[in-house]
Amino acid sequence: MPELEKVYQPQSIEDRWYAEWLEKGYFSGHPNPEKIPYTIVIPPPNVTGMLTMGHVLNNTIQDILIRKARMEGKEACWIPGTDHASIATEAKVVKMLADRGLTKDQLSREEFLNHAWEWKAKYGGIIINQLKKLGCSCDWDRERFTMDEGYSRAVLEAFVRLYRKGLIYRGHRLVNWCPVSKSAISDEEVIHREVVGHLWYLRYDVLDSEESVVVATTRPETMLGDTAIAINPNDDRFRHLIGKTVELPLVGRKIPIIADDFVDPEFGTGCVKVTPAHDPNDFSMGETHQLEFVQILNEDATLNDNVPEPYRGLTREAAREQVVKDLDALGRIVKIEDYTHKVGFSERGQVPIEYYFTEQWFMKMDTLAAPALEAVNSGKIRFHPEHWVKTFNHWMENIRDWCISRQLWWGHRIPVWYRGEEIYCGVEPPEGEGWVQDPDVLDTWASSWLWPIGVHNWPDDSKDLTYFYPTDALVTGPDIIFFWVARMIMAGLEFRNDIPFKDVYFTSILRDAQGRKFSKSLGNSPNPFDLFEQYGTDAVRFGIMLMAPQGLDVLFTNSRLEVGRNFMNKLWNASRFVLMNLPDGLPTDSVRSVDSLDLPERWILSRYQQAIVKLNRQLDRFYFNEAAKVIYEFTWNDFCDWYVEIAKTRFQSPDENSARSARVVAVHVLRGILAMLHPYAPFITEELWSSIRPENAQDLIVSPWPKVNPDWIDTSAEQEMTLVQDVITAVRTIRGQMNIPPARKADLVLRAEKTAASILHRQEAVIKSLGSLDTITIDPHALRPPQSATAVIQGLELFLPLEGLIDIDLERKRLQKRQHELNGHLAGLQKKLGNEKFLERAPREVVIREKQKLADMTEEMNKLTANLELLE
RNA sequence: GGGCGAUUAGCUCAGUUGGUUAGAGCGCUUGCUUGACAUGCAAGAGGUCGGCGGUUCAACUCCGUCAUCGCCCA
Repeated sequence: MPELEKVYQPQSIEDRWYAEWLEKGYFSGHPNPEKIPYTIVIPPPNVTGMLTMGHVLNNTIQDILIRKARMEGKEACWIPGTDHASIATEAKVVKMLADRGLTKDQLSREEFLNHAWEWKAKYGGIIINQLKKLGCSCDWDRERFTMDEGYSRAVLEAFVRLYRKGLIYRGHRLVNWCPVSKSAISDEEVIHREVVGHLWYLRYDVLDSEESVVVATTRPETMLGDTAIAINPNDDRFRHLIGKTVELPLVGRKIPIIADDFVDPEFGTGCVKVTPAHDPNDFSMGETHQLEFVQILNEDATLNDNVPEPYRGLTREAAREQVVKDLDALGRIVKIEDYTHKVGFSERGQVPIEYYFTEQWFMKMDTLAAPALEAVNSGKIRFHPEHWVKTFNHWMENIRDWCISRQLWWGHRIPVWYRGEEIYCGVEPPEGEGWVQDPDVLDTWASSWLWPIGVHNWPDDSKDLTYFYPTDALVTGPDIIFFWVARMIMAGLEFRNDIPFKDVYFTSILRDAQGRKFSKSLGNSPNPFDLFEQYGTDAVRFGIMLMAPQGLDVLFTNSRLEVGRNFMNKLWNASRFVLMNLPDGLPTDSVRSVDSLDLPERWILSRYQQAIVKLNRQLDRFYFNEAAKVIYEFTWNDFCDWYVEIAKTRFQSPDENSARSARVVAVHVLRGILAMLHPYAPFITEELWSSIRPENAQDLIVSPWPKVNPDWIDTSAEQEMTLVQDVITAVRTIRGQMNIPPARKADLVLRAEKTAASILHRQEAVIKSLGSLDTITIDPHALRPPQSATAVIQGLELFLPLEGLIDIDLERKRLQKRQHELNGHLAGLQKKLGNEKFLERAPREVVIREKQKLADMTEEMNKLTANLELLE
């Protein structure tokens, strides 16, 4: 057998295996009626994006699901692609142009788009290649981009259908406006943040009166657009002012004092300024009271010509400063208070949004939402963790119409044309002269909501669409539950009359050690490629899966990946060791019947079966961290710490039979470990598999998922083995506490009854080897040798003669500690069993178990006490 | 203001339908060049399961309430 390196070197194998898998076409899915399809569509990363740890987490999970399905013999197909990310990409292109000294205004739409496509061609493939480095087994032949021709047609088709159904309409509304991208954005793209600001109290004179009113505002500059002062109609302090007029300082406009229930008398002074064109609440007041709407902002939130000359062209921040200064000079500022309040920020632009009165396209949501709600609440679509259903429901039940037009160029242009009063909506441009297309593009989510069907060029009724839709699982972050998940469900039901996926897994959010979200601006996100290099890709994948609990955030630190790296190295070395002990090459026979095997072999095979059962269960319920722990614990604790150690005695043994069966079993279990781990750690497992796979076996990626063999589950073997392990551990504990050098072999005397004695007798060689023992004496009537350390294990007594080595004080303390522990438990048990009601009402097996426990512990206590007395 | 989630060992987390002597990894202590692995081996210490109340023979587990932290929505 070729020898493996002493330490696992990931870099040397990862690219090689990935290339090989690609070349052999393992990733491709093809409609195959003989097989059950298993499909995932990737949450398309932004085409501008770079791989983050969030992507690593998310895509590793998808790769685990798809690789397992492939090994289970399903027709696995994971469809990858990228999203055009209208706002983000356009911003990057604008920036690139700026670096070349160009502005968007200097270019025609067509010229700009040429630059954008050029940009996409240059940088758009980066994240795709990064996903390949991660090991993702996507069907790359099916890679899609949301602005591909076929996909674009699907987007426009969906628009046209909804428009014809009356679910898409155009209207004048006060919308959320991002001054950076100079576009409308949806409610979901506004993030409310607490801001420490001020409350300015401004005093206005009431005309034809000696009185004045004081209003409080967080945005004094908007007074330039005020068209009323409002008070609550029930506010006795101001009731007499209703109907009077106030002259707006700086502007000179005369504005009315109106009464509206909306005004909260408790806020500020109880009088509020009303700016109908720039505030949603004021907007509705403006409509009810038929106020004048004075728009004072340009698209970039600088002040326009509707304000007095000195303020024109100022930014809103500069205007605020100037207005405050000027009002102060006029003695109009009563006071300024510190004030913390929530301000809406543009998600992309990271600046406060404005409310802006414009004409936009909207999608009517209520009729689309109803079936989506039903699909989730009936359980047709399951969320993991389930509690996200409530968040989903809350949003869906209060859903508002969706502003889908964006004042951008990069994206799907709205398929509507105008000619005078005529409007035409269609996928293809209208016939005839003089038509002008709507300049806006669609919200990116209004294209990606079609992803599960758009990737198959819907509305074409292709074989792929029929075979691969609905998909099986969607893996995504909870932050886009509204943006994307909810809308995909609506789109799937509307256009395909079927759910887009059956299970939705919401990943953890990654945070740094201080609990802060990873973000570009904080600069606290690790670069995945540094981590791949430092630890190996498999270790990063496995490590992050191990630390990501279902439903909770992850506190990520690089050092937590060491577990992954150490585990990969452990597996590597265990395999190396097994291979080193196959002098005649791989065993040609396999495990057929377990009956003829010795205890350790029956035990490890039984544990192996249990591991498969547990692993399947955890994966089926989407507990990826628990599933990782199952593999980790079985491999490290059962296989390496115990079985491999036992196998050492076998491999050296002159008993050829036992050596052969140990080889067969070790190889069998190791192959199983590689298969179970493959979805998590594809590279190292494939590499090791290539050394240890059965003759004529295929590559691991397409080898069968381990099957549970119930006949191999052997609970009595597990019990017997526990006894052997307990004895060994007890010996080691004593040796450790008494500081017996490892080189010094000890003797062991066991006072054991027949059953236990015969089990232990048969495992003498194992106990000797793992306990570093010279001789073992097993006898039901064994006498305690003088100067022995003692232990009581499952009712049998264990003596380790330690003449000259025993520290009586230490030994006494050790036994007393156990005595103390037992006392506590015994008291509890006696109390419980002394309770009549417990005896009456508890199930009989519980009572029996507790009684047995009491008997066992009493026995242990007696033996312990006797040994303690002899200890002199 | 409404909703969701969390609170178990120094840290990060398990604990499935109530019955276990409450577990794991990391960290810590002690001892190890045991012929796969020091990215390792063996052993050990460490927790009144956030507080209070309730249901029950029995509560880490179910119910109520309070507290602290985090997220979402308004």
